Amino acid sequence: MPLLSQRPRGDICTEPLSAGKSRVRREKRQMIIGIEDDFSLEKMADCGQCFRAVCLPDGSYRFISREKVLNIREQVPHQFQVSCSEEEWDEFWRDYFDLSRTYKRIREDLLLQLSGERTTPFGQTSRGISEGDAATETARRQGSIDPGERCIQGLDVGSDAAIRFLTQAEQAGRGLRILRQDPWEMLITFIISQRKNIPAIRLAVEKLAMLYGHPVKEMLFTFPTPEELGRASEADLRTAGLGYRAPYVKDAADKVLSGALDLEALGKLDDGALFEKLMTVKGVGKKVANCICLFGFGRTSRAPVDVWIERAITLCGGVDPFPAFGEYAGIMQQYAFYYMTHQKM
DNA sequence: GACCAGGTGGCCT
DNA sequence: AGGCCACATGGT
Repeated sequence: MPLLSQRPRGDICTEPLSAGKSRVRREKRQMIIGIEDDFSLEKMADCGQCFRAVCLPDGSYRFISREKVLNIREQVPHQFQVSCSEEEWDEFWRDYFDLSRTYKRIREDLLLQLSGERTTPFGQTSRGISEGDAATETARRQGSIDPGERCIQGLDVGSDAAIRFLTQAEQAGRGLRILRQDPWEMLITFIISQRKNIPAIRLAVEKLAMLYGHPVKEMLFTFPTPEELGRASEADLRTAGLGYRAPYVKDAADKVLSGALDLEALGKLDDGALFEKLMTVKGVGKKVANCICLFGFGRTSRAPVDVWIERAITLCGGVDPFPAFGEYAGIMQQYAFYYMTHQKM
């Protein structure tokens, strides 16, 4: 039996009503938080962006980040019982769940883009042009884009097949949010993720926490800090089951501990510079760097392409549709990833 | 017991 | 610049 006896599950309804901030109903320990926006605990815990969230036997979900643990359960639609103080919710978990963004509105924008009714293009407000825009541009110049495609505001969403697929993906993924996770944990976790399926990633991360993290509760350990992980030799990491990734993880820890990779400072870089800096770590290629940008630094313009998204692109007619969503490419990608991995397409 | 998994580095043209 | 291939280990 693997270390993880609990897997995300459940059937929680999360139909969004109106956009807005969450409200606090009660004080102290067992608070109730009202959240009107997209917020599916089941999907967020089981969408492949965080690997330590679990559904407990009582139907509540447990999230761990840095030194903090949260138990959260949806009592009635949009009403969530949480195990933390109001202060901790406001100072930590609200940001973790990216509640300053309104996903309901973002989805409306995505659908407008899909239907061709959007009046202003994505991706012009912040952090410049994304990597994939250039690729789409290149494809256009080379004439490799299907002539039957739709072209919206100069940004190619793709063929009718792409529009159909993405519309279904948006429906399937509704309720997801891009979690604001710890950059260091994302760096190590996504280095480990290569050539592993999601259950195997969960197991590997949980093993690292148990071996090198410290306890927050009984039988529950933090993800190891750079200092803690730095105490492990490459051989130790191999023994921990990391296989050929052990030297990659070692290199990442070395770079962070030496200051060669200052994760705090990285947060101030623009998307492109951040991406390039992450790529300097051994074992961090294009896909992993984009995952760290998206899940560790909240860079929603980054849309990682893995084997699942590769298949999605094939279904869309062979042209990567995600860069056309500009600032929200990563959110559309996450819907597509969820759709692909839960439909077994 | 195959075959695959949220890929990447190194080596080859 | 682009096409192969090995790579450790666990899931299905």
